[in-house]
Amino acid sequence: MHEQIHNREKLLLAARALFLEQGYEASVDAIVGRAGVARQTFYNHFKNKESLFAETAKDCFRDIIVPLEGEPEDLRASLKTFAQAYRNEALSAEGVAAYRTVCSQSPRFPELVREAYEQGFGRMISRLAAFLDKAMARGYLRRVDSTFAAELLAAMALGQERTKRLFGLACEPTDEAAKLDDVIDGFLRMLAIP
Amino acid sequence: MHEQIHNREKLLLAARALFLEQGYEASVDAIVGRAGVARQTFYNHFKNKESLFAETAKDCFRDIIVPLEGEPEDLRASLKTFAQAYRNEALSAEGVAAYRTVCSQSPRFPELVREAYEQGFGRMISRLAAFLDKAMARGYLRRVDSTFAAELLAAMALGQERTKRLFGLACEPTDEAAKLDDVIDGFLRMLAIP
DNA sequence: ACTAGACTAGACCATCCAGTCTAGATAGAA
DNA sequence: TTCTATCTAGACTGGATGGTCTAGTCTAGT
Repeated sequence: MHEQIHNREKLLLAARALFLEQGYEASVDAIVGRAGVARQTFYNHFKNKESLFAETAKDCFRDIIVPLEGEPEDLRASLKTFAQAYRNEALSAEGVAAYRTVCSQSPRFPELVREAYEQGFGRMISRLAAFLDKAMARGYLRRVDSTFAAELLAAMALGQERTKRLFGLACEPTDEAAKLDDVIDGFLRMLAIP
Repeated sequence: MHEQIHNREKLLLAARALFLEQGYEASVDAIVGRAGVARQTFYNHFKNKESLFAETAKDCFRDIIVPLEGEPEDLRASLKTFAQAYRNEALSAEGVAAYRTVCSQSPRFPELVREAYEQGFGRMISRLAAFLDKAMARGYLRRVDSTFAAELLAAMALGQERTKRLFGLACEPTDEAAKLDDVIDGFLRMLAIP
């Protein structure tokens, strides 16, 4: 009775870990083994491997929660907080693995992957764009397409670091603070009122 | 005598197409089928599937040839040419597929993937950084870490478009020219002499 | 005590796959 | 012609995998 949902949780947790580690190739045996659960129990809770993966993937991307609470009074500070949080999320071992696993399955599960992107990253971009829109409305920034600006800031915040991690490059954590300052600075200068 | 290298070429070509389409999961049977060659012929030319993949992957990343020939007199034009060429390369169907396939195999072939990155993308960044260094030396740009600046420009040139393509998002080709101008403009403003 | 539902362990099946092996065809070099 | 090297077609092995099935256990509610 209570056991079922507990096992379901255990399966989702194990699947998440293994999918992130090994990709979709992680075998059902490995997953149930890690969950400490019988094979049949797995097929008791999920239709098949695909549906488990779908649920796991949605989980992974659901919660890119990035703070942008304040009003755009101190634009620089707000953007820096945002960029830092986004970096922490996207460059974490989990974030990188999720990116790799999900994007590698996009040919197999097109709709699922697209949805995951929009629910996770897309929503974050929307919030950031809305924030930038407010800032533009108040005359803090030059008027440009706010979604374009938001996507550009996100790209600048990561630079090539996600790619390097995706490809297994050793990323020495150089004085990140200074670089982030540079990036925010550049972004603001880019969108400064002429 | 001549046949052998011809078959080798055919195998490499077929492998490249299938690996880009289906990832490393593409079966040897499918590859030899597409190459129109017997199974044994494959094992005649390559030790195993891994070594074929290694060669294919190296091929895919060898030639990110991006023009940066000129002297940094007209900085804006040079950078724009660069950015445009890089976009064409990295956002092409092939470029995106190669990125997906190779990065998805980075846990399995760490050294191979790292090498591919460095030989391809890394070299491009080095050249761009050298170019920026020259520009800084002549007083066209503020002095900053040139590699950092090069990586940032590359990131800005793509924005989120590679990610969107990796995740199967429909990318409407908005007025790309204007955006590229904006990006180069922003980059230059970022590094303008104070 | 009995029933029902979820559990476990493990056999089982069909499929696929990488890699080996055999047997015979083809073609150039001697 | 004969030898050698490469080719083809296809059988075969050993192993992994997704999914099903069986038989029996455990527990909660009646």
